[in-house]
Amino acid sequence: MSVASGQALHAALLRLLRRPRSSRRCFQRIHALLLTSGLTVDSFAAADLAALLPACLPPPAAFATINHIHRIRRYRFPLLFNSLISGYARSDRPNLGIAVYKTMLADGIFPDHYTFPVVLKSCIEFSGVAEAKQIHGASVKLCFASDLFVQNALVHVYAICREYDDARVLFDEMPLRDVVSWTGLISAYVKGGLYREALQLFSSMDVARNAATFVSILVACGRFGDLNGGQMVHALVLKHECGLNLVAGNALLDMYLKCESLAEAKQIFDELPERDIVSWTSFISGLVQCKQPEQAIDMFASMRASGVEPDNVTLSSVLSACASLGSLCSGRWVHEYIHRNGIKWDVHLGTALVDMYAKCGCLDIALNTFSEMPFKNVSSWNAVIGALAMHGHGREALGYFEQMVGIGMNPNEVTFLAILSACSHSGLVEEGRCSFNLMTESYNLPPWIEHYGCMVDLLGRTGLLEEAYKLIQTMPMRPDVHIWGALLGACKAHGNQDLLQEILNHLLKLEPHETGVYVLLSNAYAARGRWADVTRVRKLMRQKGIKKETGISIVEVDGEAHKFVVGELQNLQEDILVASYTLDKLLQLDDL
DNA sequence: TTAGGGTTAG
Repeated sequence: MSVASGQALHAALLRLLRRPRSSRRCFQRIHALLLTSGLTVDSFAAADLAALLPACLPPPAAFATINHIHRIRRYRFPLLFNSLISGYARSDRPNLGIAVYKTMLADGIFPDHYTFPVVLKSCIEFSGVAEAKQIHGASVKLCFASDLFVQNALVHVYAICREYDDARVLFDEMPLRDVVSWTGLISAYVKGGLYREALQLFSSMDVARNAATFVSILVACGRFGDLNGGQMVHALVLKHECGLNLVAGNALLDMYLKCESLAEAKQIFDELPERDIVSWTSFISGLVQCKQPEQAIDMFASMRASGVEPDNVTLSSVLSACASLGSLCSGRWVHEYIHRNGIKWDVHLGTALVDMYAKCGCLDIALNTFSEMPFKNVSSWNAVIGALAMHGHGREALGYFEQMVGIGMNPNEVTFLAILSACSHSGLVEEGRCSFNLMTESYNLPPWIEHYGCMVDLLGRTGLLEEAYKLIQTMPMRPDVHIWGALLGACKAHGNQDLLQEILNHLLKLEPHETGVYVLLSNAYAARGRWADVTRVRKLMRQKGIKKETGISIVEVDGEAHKFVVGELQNLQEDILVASYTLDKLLQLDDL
């Protein structure tokens, strides 16, 4: 075979292997060609192919292929194994990367300085710190511990596994650090939620930052809602010579959205030189988080119109938009789209479906969807418990909680919000008290202000006003307008005038710019017929330029959504065909 | 060969 035809064949094989659904039979033919063509003589061409094997072959076949090439060519060096490990580290089965590493050692092939970074990447994705420590030991034994790439990978893996002290010692003792050393540690801090540490490291960098560094720190700013910090990093990015690549542009976009700065996000989005599925999905999910579900659906339609098809991540956010709108027909459309287009199922998508069906009134379908989920995480359990809570099935919600604990799934703070809300909606006072205590006593979860809010609501609804007031006085944080509002509502319902006056005094001491305070005050005065005070509060609001945001409820009936303005049902009922509009948007583009 | 972007529950 000539060199030219060999190269052409190599290119053709790579193209075939890169196809997402290369069949096994197809691969066998490729493999036969590969061996007979002599291409495996070129070890780098073979290494390229080895890295692609995990994506298209089951592990035994991939492994057999490498062994076959090794036997035929009598290789005794680790190049092909490194490639295979790297392929697995990037696949959804990174544990196989570690298996390849172990087999390689057992076969008497020594790892080199390329092996350690790739096998450590497999540890990050799969097995954790115990395996990483063993690999660290092996790297020292084989004299690769002073290699910069190996050190960078070790610092990163220890920090990702939350072994921050070990990571920091290794980092501090490095004789030479490059931008990857710094960014590797910063990104691990960000993933672990150590925002301050990440920021501190970012400011003390003594090498030039690059796009990856900016991306990691932008993620941190977004996650912590630090708009000022994000804007400062934005300015640094603009000053930096590397320019704005797609990943950095997307990170900026997402930062602005997470900080709920829609105008700046829109500007970034408009100015992006190109947009990929991440740009669109960031925008869609950002709009949902900013409580703009209708705009999110519009954006989804624009995305499809531009020729970008959604994946499982996009559709999770779209389902969340449908849930916020209460739009069952749109949610069903997404469900069918997933089936029709063979979208990859994952726990996010399943959880979003459970939530969507529950919020659109279909509790039975939500429960069925949940039971059919092959893998459930704590969020999935929270979604199903929340579903039962919002439908008033308190006892069943508690039953699911027991099941969850029974299988060894640890509840988190959100689980207890769902449980307390279930107890509140079903009047289960004693169960609520027990759950509230369980949080701290058994799970070491200090209650958030929202948990106190649920408890005040639960106690207040059943007339236990004094107990609710005492609980507020024991709170470790300052009670906000929602806490006082919950007690105020209970006082009005149970006619306790003395406590009501006391609450009004507390409300007046709260943050003067808090809109809710004025609304509560005004409503409370109105309920007591003190119209002069009502006028005084309203005037004060006008003077301060405070405008009450209108609460809205959407209820879908026979595919038509009706929007209600909260608290003013008789006067301001508006029928807006939100769901039909939404569905039309989706259907228009269905045949694209 | 090592570091970087979007997802669910509240």
